[in-house]
Amino acid sequence: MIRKKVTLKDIARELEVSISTVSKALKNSNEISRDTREKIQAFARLYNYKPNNIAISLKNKRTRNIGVIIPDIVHHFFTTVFRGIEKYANQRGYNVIVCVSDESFDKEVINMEMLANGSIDGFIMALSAETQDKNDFNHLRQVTDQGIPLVLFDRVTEEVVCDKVVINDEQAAMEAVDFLVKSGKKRIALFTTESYLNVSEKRELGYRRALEQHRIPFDEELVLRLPFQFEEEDLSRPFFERRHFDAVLSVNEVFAIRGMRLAGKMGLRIPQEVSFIGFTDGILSKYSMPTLSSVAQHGEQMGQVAARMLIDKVENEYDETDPGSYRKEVIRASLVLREST
Amino acid sequence: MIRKKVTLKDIARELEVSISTVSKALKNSNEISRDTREKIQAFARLYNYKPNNIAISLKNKRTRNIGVIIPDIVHHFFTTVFRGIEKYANQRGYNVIVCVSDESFDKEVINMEMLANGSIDGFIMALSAETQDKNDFNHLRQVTDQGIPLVLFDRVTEEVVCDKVVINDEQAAMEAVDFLVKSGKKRIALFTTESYLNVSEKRELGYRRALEQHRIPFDEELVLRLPFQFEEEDLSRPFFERRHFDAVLSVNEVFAIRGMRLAGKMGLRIPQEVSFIGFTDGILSKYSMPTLSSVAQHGEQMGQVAARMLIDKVENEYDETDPGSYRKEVIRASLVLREST
DNA sequence: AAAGGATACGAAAACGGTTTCGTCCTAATA
DNA sequence: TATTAGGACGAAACCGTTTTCGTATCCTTT
Repeated sequence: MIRKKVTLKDIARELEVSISTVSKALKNSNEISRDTREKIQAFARLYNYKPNNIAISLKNKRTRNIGVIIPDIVHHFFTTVFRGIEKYANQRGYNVIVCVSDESFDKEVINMEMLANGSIDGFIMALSAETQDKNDFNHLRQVTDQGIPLVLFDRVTEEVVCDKVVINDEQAAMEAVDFLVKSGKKRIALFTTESYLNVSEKRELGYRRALEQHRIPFDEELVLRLPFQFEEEDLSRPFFERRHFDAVLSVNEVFAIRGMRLAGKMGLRIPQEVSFIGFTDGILSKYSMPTLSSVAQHGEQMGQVAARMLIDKVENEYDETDPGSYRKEVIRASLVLREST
Repeated sequence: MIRKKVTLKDIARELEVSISTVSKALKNSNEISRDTREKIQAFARLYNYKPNNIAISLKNKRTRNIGVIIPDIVHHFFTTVFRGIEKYANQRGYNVIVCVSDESFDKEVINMEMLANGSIDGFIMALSAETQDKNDFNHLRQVTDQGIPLVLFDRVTEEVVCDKVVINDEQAAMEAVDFLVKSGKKRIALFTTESYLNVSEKRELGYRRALEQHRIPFDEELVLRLPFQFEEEDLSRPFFERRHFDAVLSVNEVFAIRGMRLAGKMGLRIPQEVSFIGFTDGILSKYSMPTLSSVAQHGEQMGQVAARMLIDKVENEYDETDPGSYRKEVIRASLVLREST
């Protein structure tokens, strides 16, 4: 049983040299004679010496930790992004501390303040819904003003000067509609969220612009705005029974899946009578019946890019006051075709 | 623009008192006169002084960070557990550092070593598949031998003396089979993993024991052992075409879903001709077509319990050498019935 | 007036490292 | 022989706190 971690001091005492000598020897500094170095290194290996991260952090004022704040962790897209962040960060020798804001402004603020006091070298985050609603970003500015690098992804704001990573939602929605039109669909419905979300809006915009391009008049009747929780029967059935559409674009995965379920129950053939395209190419799309064509957001790539931007900022000098130091990277979404189209 | 964090030293210099005085004043020690205290506190508030976490960690030898190591993050069950951990830990003032082992032994070892050098106060983890395969747990013992508390969840081993949280897999599998038998099914198939997993084994055991209880002979022909990645057609079709079963118990969600897809394609009616029960009540079960009856593992509760056990160990003295200091908590799984049965 | 006790504060060690300067010794050079 | 240059090591400062132990001052007591 090894017990207590051994420190430089322990080694120094045991070998009757000074702490500085031990420190240098372990770094293979040639300031120390070959003999002494070898003796110290052997001893250190034997007792499994590992430097204390906290002490090093204090000295270097760098923790090699990055803080990630996301609205929800049980969420396919966010975890995918997180995987990208974690993989890349790990590769570069960083650890990741995650905090979940739970879509709450207050929790976001508290978490950031906690981590900002030395625990991390930089932040990667997606704004909580409440923060976007309140439009209050002082906590973000507090952090950047201290010189702590910040990268926003997906749910971003123009009100804060920092690096950003987004996907081209609008463009992707246009391409999806385009595809539907080209495969002969005439009346394309849109399933979107009832509550305001940055991303929903951009996708709807893309939907409208694509229609315009194809000179198809926009028809509010074809837009179904749903709450997050709903009874399939109550809400969609009337919509379905009018059956005045032959394709659906959904701003998320779940609405599309539920639409397909209902269509299936009503005996509509997919995709012959009605085809579906969803956003967020998650696990549901792959395993649904029929499988769902979907706009892939490449979350992992997004996470990787965010982590790269952050760590580059952490490790290199840059002029914080110059807006030119900051970039917005756009990840290109792509359409994954499956059985539903 | 506030720039650089202010430290005790800065305040001391500015107010022409000693660092110790500032420290005490901010803790409201009555060793310091009311006047001085108020002056210092006001100044600190004004300049938004926040103590440096790293320095405190170094001094206290406690970080208020806990390390979580899981095999995969894009995985409904693990993220659910993680949410439970994060919520509870946060409540008690702890942050969570996540590392993903990616089912690899080496990554698990590396991550643990990284974090064990002072970055965290304790570990919560689920073993990687490779670690279970190799049956090598020295890295875990290294950690516990250093007096760092460890809690294993879900994928655990009896080879390491520490706290554990598991679900009653065997019992749950028995109940599931029991339910199938009682609803008139005679030939119940088992879909399980090809590679060895602790949980798969326990579920299979429950399956066998339930059959035994009902005096149904175990038939190896009814057991389908699948790799994680497989072609539906290649592997399951022959199995399905023999069509000698009227119910399926699957040790996970995906195998069940894919089984249902195939059954659907082959024109089998679910649940009349064949019914399905999966493990891991995740998002797929809720949205599949038909929806899948499933054994709910209550991951969030599991995470919460694990975090509670860990933090209790971190904060209280206990006799590490006494096996009686460690508990195994069992979370009771429950059967969620849906359309597939 | 001397002793005792609060009161209010500071010095310094400690946590575990890194790093900058000495300093001492030996050997080579002028 | 006196000077210089390295080589090999140690002392000490530093990172930002906490905390113990003085100690100076003043006020009470006897």
